[in-house]
Amino acid sequence: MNQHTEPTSTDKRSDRTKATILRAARERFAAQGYERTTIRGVAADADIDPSMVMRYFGNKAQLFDAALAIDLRLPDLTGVPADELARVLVRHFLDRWEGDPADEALLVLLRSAVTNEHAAARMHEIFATQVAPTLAAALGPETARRRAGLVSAQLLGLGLTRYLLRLPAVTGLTRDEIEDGLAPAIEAVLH
Amino acid sequence: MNQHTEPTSTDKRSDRTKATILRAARERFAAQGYERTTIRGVAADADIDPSMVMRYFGNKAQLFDAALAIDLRLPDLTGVPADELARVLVRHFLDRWEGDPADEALLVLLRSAVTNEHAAARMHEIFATQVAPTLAAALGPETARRRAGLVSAQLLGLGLTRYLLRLPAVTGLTRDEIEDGLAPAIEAVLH
DNA sequence: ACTGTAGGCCAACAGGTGTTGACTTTCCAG
DNA sequence: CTGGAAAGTCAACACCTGTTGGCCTACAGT
Repeated sequence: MNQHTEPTSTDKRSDRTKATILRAARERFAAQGYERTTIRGVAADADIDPSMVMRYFGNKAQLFDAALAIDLRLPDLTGVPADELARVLVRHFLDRWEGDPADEALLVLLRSAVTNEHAAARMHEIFATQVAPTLAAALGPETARRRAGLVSAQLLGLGLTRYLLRLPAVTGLTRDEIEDGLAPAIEAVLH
Repeated sequence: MNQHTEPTSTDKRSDRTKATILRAARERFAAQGYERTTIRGVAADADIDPSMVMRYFGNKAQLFDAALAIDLRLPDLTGVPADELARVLVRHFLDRWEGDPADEALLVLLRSAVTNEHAAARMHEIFATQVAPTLAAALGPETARRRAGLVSAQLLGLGLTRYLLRLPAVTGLTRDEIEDGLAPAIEAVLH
C-alpha cells in the first residue's frame, strides 16, 4: 500500500468526497434534524449519487453518527478565579454557538437529541465525558454533582431559545446583554 | 338542530371519538415529535380508521394545530413580593411540566418546535401573548423587555434537559434541589 | 316500517424514503 | 499499453407515508 504518499489533508480522492458528504450532512442535520434530512438531499448538496453516501457511511444512522463527532473544547477552569468562572463559561459557549459556521455540530446534536434517542444518548455521553469532569475540577466533585446539571440547563436553554427556536426576545439581545444578564445567574447556581 | 339536548361534555357521539383521537395525537406528538408521528399510529391508538382522522381534522398539520392548544395558566404576579418572584416562577413551571400527565401540551410544543417551523411560530406566539405580558406587569415594561427572554431561556432549559433530553444530572435532582438551585439564578437575572 | 344521514371501514392512489446490485468510467501500477 | 481496482452512475426494489373516494352500517325522525 501507498508508503511514500504524504499524509496531507486531501490524500486520496475518496477522502475529499467523503468529507464533502459529511459537510453537507452536517448542514442538513443541523437545519432540519434527523427525520427530515434525506440521503437524497445530502447527496444532492454534495453533487453526488445517493448510493455513494451508502457506500461510504453504510446507512443513514451511521452517517448521523459520523456527523456527531463533537469536542466542546472546554478550557481548563482550574486557574480561573471563582468570581469570573460564570462569565468565562457564558462567553465560551456563545463562541461555540456562533463561531465557525462550518462547525455546526452542536446545533446538529441539540436539534436531533430532542426527537432522536440515539442523539440523546450521545448528548449524555458528551456531558459525562466533557462537561462534568471540567466542572468537577473547578468546583470540587461534591458541589459539581449537584450543580453541573443546572448549569448545563442554563447554557442549553440559551442555545435552545436563541439558535433553535429563535425567540425574538432572545435573538434580539446583543452578546453583551446576554453575558451581563446570564453570568450572574450562573454564578448564583455555582454559589 | 338539537335545541333541547343538554350541552354536557359528551354531547354527540362524534365529539367523543374526536376527543379520543386528539388525546392519542397529543401523546404521540409529545413522545415522538411531529415528523415521526404518523396518522396511522394515532388512529391505531384511538382504535379507529386512519381516514376518520382526516375526516375530523382535515390533514396532519391541522391535527397538529389542534393538539397545540396551550394555556400556561401563568398566575398574576403583580402581588408577589420581588424577592419571592423567582421562586414562584420556578415552582409554577415545575408544576406545569410534571402535573397532569394528560396535559402534555407543553411537551408537544417544545419537542416539535425544535424541528417544525409552524410549532416554533406557535411558541413565539405563546411567549408574546402569555409570558411577556405577565412579566411586564410584574417588572415594568422596560426591564421586562431585556430580561423576559433570558428568564424563558432558563425555564425552557430546565424543561429541555429534564423532560426531553433527560440528562441524568438533571433528572437526578429532586424538586427541592431544583427550586433551591434555580430560584436564585432567575432572581439574579431579574435583579 | 322507511329512509336519510352521520359515523365508520376498506382498499387503493401517488409520492417519497432507505437501500441494493449491476453497470460504466476514471485512473494508476505493472 | 494494459489490466484491475477504485470511484461514480443508473435503475430499480420494497416499504411506508398522507390522503382519497366508495362502500357499509347503525340509528333517529317521521
